[in-house]
Amino acid sequence: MGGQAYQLDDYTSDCLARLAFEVLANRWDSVVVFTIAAYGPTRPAVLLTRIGGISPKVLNDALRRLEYNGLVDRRPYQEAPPRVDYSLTEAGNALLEPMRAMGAWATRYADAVLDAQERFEARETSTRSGSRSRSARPRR
Amino acid sequence: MGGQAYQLDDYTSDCLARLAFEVLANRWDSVVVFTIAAYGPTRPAVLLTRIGGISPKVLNDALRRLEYNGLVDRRPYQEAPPRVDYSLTEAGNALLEPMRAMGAWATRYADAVLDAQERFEARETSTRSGSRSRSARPRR
DNA sequence: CAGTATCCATGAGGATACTG
DNA sequence: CAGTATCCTCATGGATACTG
Repeated sequence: MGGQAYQLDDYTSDCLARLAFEVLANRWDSVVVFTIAAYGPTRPAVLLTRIGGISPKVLNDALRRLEYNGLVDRRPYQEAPPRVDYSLTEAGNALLEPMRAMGAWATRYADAVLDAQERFEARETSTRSGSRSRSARPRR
Repeated sequence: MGGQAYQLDDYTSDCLARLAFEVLANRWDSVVVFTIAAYGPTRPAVLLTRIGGISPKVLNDALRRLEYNGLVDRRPYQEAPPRVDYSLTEAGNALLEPMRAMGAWATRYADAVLDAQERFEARETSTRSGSRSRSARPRR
């Protein structure tokens, strides 16, 4: 069933936001979008070096998802050796502002998040107030 | 390794945004945050009915992650029967605006996303321009 | 009621090797 | 160079049943 249908009315109307989070939910998606935004139409090999720490296969997976969701356009040149580049669609471009808003939040609250994580870990070892036993440790 | 450390400088500075996406990356996280935001401190049983389509275990997982990431506060009452409620932290509240921006994007571009997905599926069956063979079908 | 314990299916991330 | 093919690991989502 390649790509489950989005249930746009599953939740409160506000939660249409979930669609936005889904199209960027995966590990590298937002990074790829930001990188293409920063440099314009870009070839995979260039993305590979500019991003760093991502394998060709995983980058390709990400590009395929982004293309599937209509955030990037794939443009193949009929040449040899093979040449392709990826650019942002209108939808992809429009997503940049909200993404930057998320980035601003992260800049402001990154420490709070890290602190909360440490406090959570700390609480976890010691006895827990309320209830809850010892094995409720989310990985992220 | 409960919760891998966030590498805040892994990417370009903009990509601090990834932290924001990570704390909401999972299936129900954004829905839970919006629901708590809409109704104030809320008990799990109430979230269960208000959200709908989520199991107690999965809701609990989500709440645990959100707590871990410092987006919600857990407040246990020492009573019988057990009673707990969850509220948004300052960081959680601050995230609402960016989330609404994402929601606005989704409202505007949901159709574009769906169209792109259909076109992708269509292209997939027919022969593909450029290169790429037949088994590159991302699920989302 | 809040939360845990299992068990299962699936899909993403990752490493490697290989085509056209 | 772009992309696919394998193969592995592990986190999530989900269903069910069970405690305090």
